[in-house]
Amino acid sequence: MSAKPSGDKRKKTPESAPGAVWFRAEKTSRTRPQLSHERIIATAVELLDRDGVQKLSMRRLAERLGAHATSLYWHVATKDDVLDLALDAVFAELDLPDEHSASWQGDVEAFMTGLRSVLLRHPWAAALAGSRPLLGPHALRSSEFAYTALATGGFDGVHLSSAAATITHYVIGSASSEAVWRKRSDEAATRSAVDAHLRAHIDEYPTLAGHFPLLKEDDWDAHFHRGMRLLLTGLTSSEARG
Amino acid sequence: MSAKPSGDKRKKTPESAPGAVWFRAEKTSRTRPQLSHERIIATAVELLDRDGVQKLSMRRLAERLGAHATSLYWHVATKDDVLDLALDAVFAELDLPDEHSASWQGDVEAFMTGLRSVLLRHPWAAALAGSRPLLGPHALRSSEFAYTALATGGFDGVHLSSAAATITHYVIGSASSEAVWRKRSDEAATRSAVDAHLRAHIDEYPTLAGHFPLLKEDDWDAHFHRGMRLLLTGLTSSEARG
DNA sequence: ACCTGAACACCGTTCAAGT
DNA sequence: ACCTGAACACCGTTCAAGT
Repeated sequence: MSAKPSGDKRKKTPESAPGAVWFRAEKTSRTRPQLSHERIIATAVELLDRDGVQKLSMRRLAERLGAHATSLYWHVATKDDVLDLALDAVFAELDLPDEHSASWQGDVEAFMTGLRSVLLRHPWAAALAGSRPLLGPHALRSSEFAYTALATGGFDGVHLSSAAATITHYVIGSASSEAVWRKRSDEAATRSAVDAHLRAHIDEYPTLAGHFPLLKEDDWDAHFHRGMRLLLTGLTSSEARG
Repeated sequence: MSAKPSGDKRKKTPESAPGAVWFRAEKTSRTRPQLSHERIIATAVELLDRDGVQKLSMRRLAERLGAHATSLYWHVATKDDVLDLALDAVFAELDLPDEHSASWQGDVEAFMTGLRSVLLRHPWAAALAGSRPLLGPHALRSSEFAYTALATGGFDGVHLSSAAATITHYVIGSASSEAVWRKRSDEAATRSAVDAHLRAHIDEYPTLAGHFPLLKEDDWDAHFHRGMRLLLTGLTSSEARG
């Protein structure tokens, strides 16, 4: 199959004919805008949102940009760079207040729910975030917010970084899990198949059978909030602090 | 480059010569054992441990097994199947007690530290575990253990599954993060580069600068344990339960 | 400075054919 | 029942060459 409908080789209107100046783009051939860092990243995010991380290739990305795959390598070093940049672009969408609120717990909660929602907006992002260091400028900026909130809560030194890592791991882990489940169209079918399997082997899974989580789609939010409350309880208990 | 030293086409000792029976393999050509589910998985884990997930291909896996890539498809449907099976093989290494101890918190701790250590034994495993449903028999068996411990602690219904998900996300997230940092040979150099960057932009990162975590390799264990204690504190607080 | 073209060394997977 | 061989439609990346 694979009908290639592009072609793009028609020369119907000769560009060197008299009078053609008026219909020609102004200075250089602006039919396709030039490649740039930002355009590459924006398009990568767009393709990742549409087709997922497995389907993203340098060739597809370049095609979408009206360029050749090899041209991308003037702007980025590797495909991994593209993924890192796309991921940081997701963190850039995280909208955190400039000022911190009166309650540090409220700020922690704002960080967690905010991060979760941008990660869910781009279902490929959480898994990526969980598997590479988050060192982009926007990721660091979001870390700064979490660190400040926790520092206000009395955390310091190694306890501060442990607490920050813990809440971040929770958000990324739960978003990744939610994204991977929701991605599959047959979530409900898979869940009831697993549930049936567990009940059929109830001697091996006496507790798990009957507790396998989440069959309805509205449950995800509450599921996340329960875990978050658990963490906030732990954070608020004074023993945990430095 | 790529010197192919195999060849394997020499017929130095003619297999049909008189007396050759004694030197020939017994019944069928047993130079390479037959392909099997277990052999495929064991070899996949071996290659993943050695070269990482990025380098694993059906062709390399097959070569290592003395077979052709296409032969694998009689035993598994896709490469993803191989990864799922390899991941569950890691969960199979998790050695949990048959009986539960007197303290449910102790059991939760055993689950968390045990899972962490098998995941770190196979540095590719945590990232994988964070990005796909854990439905293999050995993963389910480990979930059963965690569920039972938490049920003993008073969790039930949706609170039980939320608590289980929370501790699992934490273990997988922190193991994944630790694995990815340790994998790179230049961890220390990267860390101090980040640290320098943060200090150079201290107006943007006033709290984060100076708190960027973990420069020494022994710190990982303590880092993990602090987060775990935080979770246990949250779990022990009665408000969190059903 | 930015992009193309050709090339290299790979991929996952299907399917008819062999034993 | 199990494996091979040929083939399809792809990959990431390098590098000399063009403008």
